[in-house]
Amino acid sequence: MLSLYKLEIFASVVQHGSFSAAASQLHMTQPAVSQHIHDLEKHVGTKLFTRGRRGVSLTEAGTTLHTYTQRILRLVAEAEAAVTNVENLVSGQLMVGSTPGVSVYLLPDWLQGFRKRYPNLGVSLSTNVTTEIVNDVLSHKLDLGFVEGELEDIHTEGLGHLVLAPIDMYLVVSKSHSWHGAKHIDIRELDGQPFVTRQQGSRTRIWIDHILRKHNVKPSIVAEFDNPEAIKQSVMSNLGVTILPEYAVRREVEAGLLYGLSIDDVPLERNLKLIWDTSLPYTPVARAFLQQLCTGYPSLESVLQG
Amino acid sequence: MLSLYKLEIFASVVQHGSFSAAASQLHMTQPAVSQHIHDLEKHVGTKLFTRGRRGVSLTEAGTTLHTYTQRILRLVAEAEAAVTNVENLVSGQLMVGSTPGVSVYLLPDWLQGFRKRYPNLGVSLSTNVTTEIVNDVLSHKLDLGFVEGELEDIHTEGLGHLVLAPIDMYLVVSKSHSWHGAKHIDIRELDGQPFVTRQQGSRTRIWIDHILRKHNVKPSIVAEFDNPEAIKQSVMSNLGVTILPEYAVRREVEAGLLYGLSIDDVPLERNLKLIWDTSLPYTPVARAFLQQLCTGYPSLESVLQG
DNA sequence: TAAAAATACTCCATAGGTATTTTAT
DNA sequence: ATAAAATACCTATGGAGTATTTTTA
Repeated sequence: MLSLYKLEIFASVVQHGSFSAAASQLHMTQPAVSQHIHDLEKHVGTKLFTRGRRGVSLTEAGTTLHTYTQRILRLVAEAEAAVTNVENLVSGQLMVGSTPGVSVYLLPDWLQGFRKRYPNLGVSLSTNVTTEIVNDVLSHKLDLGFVEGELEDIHTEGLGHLVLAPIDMYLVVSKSHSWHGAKHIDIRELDGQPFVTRQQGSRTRIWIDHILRKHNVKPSIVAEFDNPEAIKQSVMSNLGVTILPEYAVRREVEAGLLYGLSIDDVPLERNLKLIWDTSLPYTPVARAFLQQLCTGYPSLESVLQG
Repeated sequence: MLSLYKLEIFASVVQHGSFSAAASQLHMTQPAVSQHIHDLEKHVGTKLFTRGRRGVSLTEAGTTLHTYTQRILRLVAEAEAAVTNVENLVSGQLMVGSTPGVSVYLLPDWLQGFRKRYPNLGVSLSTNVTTEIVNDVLSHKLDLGFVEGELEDIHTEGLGHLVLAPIDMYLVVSKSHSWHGAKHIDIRELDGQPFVTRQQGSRTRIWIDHILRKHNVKPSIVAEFDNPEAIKQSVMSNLGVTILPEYAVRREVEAGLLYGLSIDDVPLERNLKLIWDTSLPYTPVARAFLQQLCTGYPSLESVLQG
């Protein structure tokens, strides 16, 4: 008989255009995928793929089956969403991903709250740059993603996104820095300043570079890190200044270890965004997680209808 | 993961209102069904049935899942129908059922033609009275049914039917009977005649009884059989007369062993009908079979669209 | 209390892995 | 020539069976 499992494998092969690529996404071996596709082809008496030098491509019958497969899998996901009672689940996993700042300063709390309410369910958090989070959401490695990055220039086909809250960014300096005590500075003062920032590839880095270039300001990059915690440490050690979100430095600012100021006429604001794959409804577990987040981010209510 | 197999078992339990009944329909044991339903309930974290003294009944969640299940299974069947190439199938089974006359005189030829064209596919034919054929079609034990019986007073919910051809019925007597040579007789002459016919429960018997009662004619029933072949033998041995379809006695009439005549002002006509379950599309194999029948019964073309 | 579902266990078929060969450009 | 898919074979998990107990009206 036809099975949903085989259809999911089929869909993955179509998505990746290759048995091996699908296999690795599905955490199985290429022969296993071959076997399943072979079973499907035998079942319908037709080749679904034409095998080529670099992967495979759909035949006509394969294309037909693929559109049906998407409808079927979507309907199944909808049925599960309609009927699942997350409170009673004895197993299940919430898989979320987020960018480094969000992973460290926001998600741990959220996930703890979720685990407290649903102690039988596991949670998994993976930290990565925005583009990778987007990829992982679209390939179903993640149920949900939380990013600070701008999405405008990224592959947005099939990607849903919702602004949860604005993120206030500050220019951050150590307590011994000469700017300590100032409410704001002119952006030109950044020119030549020792600056600590994120690595290339990070959306935060791209965002900062964009602002600096726009104002013709060139700080001297003295260090690049892949996470804001390391940046904070460097700034506290007087390696240089940086720009970080308020929530990342709140504790240190309150303790007087760091100092935040704004830049004249340069709004430093980004957005915390939820992202998901629109081709499938939220999994019941993901929906339960979002339901809990609703109290803190009421804008979520709009996407939790239907 | 949710599986189509489990959903089919779920659907069967709903249909029969009992685990054991579903088990026997599915040719498996009750514990196996219990296991699958239990898996489903664990998967969605909700009870799907309330267990009672006489079988089970759906909970609210169960009802929701059931409507989804029907849509899902229908979509899957549609996908298979759209994509399956019956010529290349290396396995598969056509399951048809029909009433005794059709089983003996029509289906063997049809099935032989089908097997010739699709040698890899198996065929199975089960003979039964019209009401049982209808039941078996509706519970998916049969892909298709072929009956001579009238369906008007039978459970017709979800049952599709199509008249393939009229069936001409004759009054049949042996070559030594006094009516031999007559073109037709008055129906009143049947009164008191030794008559051989089908058993109670057969639609043919009901049909004949209805005609006789309408004309206030009471032949003397000297034998009842469950198949027309036995009736023929009895008539040839001068046990009595009978009414049989033309195709059942064609050979014997040509050989001069039997003689057929009509009854004044009493049309003896029934209909050969195809019946199927409208809740699912034809299986690819059933569709291929009907496609072959099309040459002999052009009315089939109308149901083979879409 | 009797019919139906749940449980306990045993066994086998199928899905997946590793190692290797074949195919296609 | 080489990346990718197919094949061969082995192992282990899960589904199905039998026998039995528990539940429910």
